[in-house]
Amino acid sequence: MQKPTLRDVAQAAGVHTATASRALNPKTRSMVNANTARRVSRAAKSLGYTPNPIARSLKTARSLTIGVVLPDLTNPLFPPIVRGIEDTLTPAGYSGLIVNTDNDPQREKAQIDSLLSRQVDGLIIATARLDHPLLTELHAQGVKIVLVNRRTEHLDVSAVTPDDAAGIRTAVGHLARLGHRRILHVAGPATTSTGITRVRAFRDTVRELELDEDPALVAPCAFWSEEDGARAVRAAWSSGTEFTAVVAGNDLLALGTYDALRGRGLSCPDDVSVIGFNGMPFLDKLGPPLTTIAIPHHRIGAEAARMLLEAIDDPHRPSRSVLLPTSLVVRDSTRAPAGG
Amino acid sequence: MQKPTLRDVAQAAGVHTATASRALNPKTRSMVNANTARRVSRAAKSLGYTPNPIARSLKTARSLTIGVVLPDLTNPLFPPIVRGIEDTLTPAGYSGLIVNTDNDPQREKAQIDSLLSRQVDGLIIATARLDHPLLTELHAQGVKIVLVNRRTEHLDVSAVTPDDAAGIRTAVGHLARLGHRRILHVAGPATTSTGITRVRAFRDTVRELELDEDPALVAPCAFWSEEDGARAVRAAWSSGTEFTAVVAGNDLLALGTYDALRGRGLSCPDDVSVIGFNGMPFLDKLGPPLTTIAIPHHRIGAEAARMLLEAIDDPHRPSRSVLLPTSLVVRDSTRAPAGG
DNA sequence: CTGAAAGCGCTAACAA
DNA sequence: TTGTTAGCGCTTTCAG
Repeated sequence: MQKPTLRDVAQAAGVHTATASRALNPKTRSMVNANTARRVSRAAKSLGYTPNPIARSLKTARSLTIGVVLPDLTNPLFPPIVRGIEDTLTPAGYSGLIVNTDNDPQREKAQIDSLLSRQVDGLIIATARLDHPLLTELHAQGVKIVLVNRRTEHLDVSAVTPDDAAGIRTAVGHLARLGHRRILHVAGPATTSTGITRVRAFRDTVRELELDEDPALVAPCAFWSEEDGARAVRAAWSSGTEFTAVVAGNDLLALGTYDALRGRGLSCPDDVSVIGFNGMPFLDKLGPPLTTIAIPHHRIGAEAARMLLEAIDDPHRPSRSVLLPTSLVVRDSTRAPAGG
Repeated sequence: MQKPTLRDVAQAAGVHTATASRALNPKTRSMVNANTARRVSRAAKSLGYTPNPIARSLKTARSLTIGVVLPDLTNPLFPPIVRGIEDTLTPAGYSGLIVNTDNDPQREKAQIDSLLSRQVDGLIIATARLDHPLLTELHAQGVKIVLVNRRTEHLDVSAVTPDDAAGIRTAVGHLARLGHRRILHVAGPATTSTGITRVRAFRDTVRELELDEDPALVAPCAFWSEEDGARAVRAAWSSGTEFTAVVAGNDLLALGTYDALRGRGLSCPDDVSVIGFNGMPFLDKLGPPLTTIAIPHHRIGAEAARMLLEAIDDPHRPSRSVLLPTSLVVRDSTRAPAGG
């Protein structure tokens, strides 16, 4: 007993396959006599017919599939974003194909090629770097792209990101209000929009609030990782930099900061306050629970998917950049400075 | 400029499409003159030809796609398992389609139907319950299935799980060695194999080690969630149950236990030791860092994918159940009891 | 070893 | 409103 095809349904309903096709497709149902349509639907139901999307795709040159390109699904930032994507794609009849690049440009190229060869209708990309030739190339080829969480330069593609600048302003403001004047920014990679937007906003806010401006109060990292965060903080100390608080470029860097503090026998928040960025899960269970700037993960994913679907529906729609609001979540890792 | 098709390649190489197809497919390349094959390959490369998997799928009735059914990708248990799956699927030319059921049977049915209508070649399922009619039905339909992390009863399907019993034995043994005699098991749902296997192993080990056997020392949960873990521990207290240590059914239940302790002003590990299960990320950053039984997430996913690919290749291969070893990771949440 | 021909299941002109 | 016809890009008999 084979899976029934459209032919079987047509036969059962006593019509031609073309008619059956039209009757079953909501967009063309209106072209068909209501009675016939009903007859076909009934036949389809009774046979347990489900259309074969592969055949449809071959004909329509649409796979109803979109590629989701992540650095690493294992980074807790991404699962909620992916859920936002899926939750938007599924009702629209689309599915997401997830790939991980591990931040390796070669792997990224291979994975995206494989996605493209699978005829994905568009790409949601979370691995964008500011200077990203591959993206330029894809865009030139007419591949539909929406960036999440990061942007790129010199390229007119849609992007959905948290409002990094506002978030950092809030973070620095929170610490300033507590009385901190020497705040270290553990900065993410300058190759990413997230990294540089946040460091710029940090500098701007420090100036605005007339806190201590000192170039040594920015500790750069090459990766968004705990290890690199810890390394950066230790490097700051060894060059004699003093500070009473840390604004980390993201939560992982904040965790690295925790490690560095522990390694030096320092306590958070007694000796140093720490604030993270992103609001990843379980931050409330840390020792101490981490104050952070939370981003709307799910909404970011959902919005990106929505924008991509729109772009697929209407190829001439201009690209758009969306900034989603962040929120300060105060926990126990921030407090007035000891001497304050 | 359209994407080149096999026809274009054949034309460029001066052969028939059939020959080009044979030359390009490793499995049939041997049927073709080595020279012609080379000529075709060269033509393909110079045109930048990539085969259209949709057309191939339509012909071969294989989508090179497998469905991955999770309760919720956002549960930190799953991302590393999914990576294990992807890392095995990708080199084999397969892709995974991930869906989330949120533990809702209706949603599960809808999602699996959608996967099946997309012609997936098999399913990796992480949502199995002991009694699971849908699974029985799918199995009867001949859908290729591998279970991860959980098993089901009365059904001859392959499964890859951690060695739950051994893990629990290790956990209880660790606490016993520290001197604990009244240990509470915060038990996962009895509808899941994981839940009942772990509770059984707990009871067996308590008996073997001649610790306090008391039915009240098992606190059942309806869900694998922090909230329910906290609730179960509070319930144990309110019924007057005393204990100096907790073996949680998984890390999330352990986190719930942390919450309950904090709510009662109790300290871990000073007042109560806690041990988790799974070894999810960032446990080392908790307050206090959580001792746990770590499972080989990545390997579980990889093994499941491998078994599914084997089953697809050879439909008559008998089903197989694999237990993967766990390991005790000692951190700061376990210590000798106060009075001990 | 290679070509001819058919067809996977569906949709989209075009006719009627 | 419905049927006819063709074909998406590929693989696979079957001849030659």
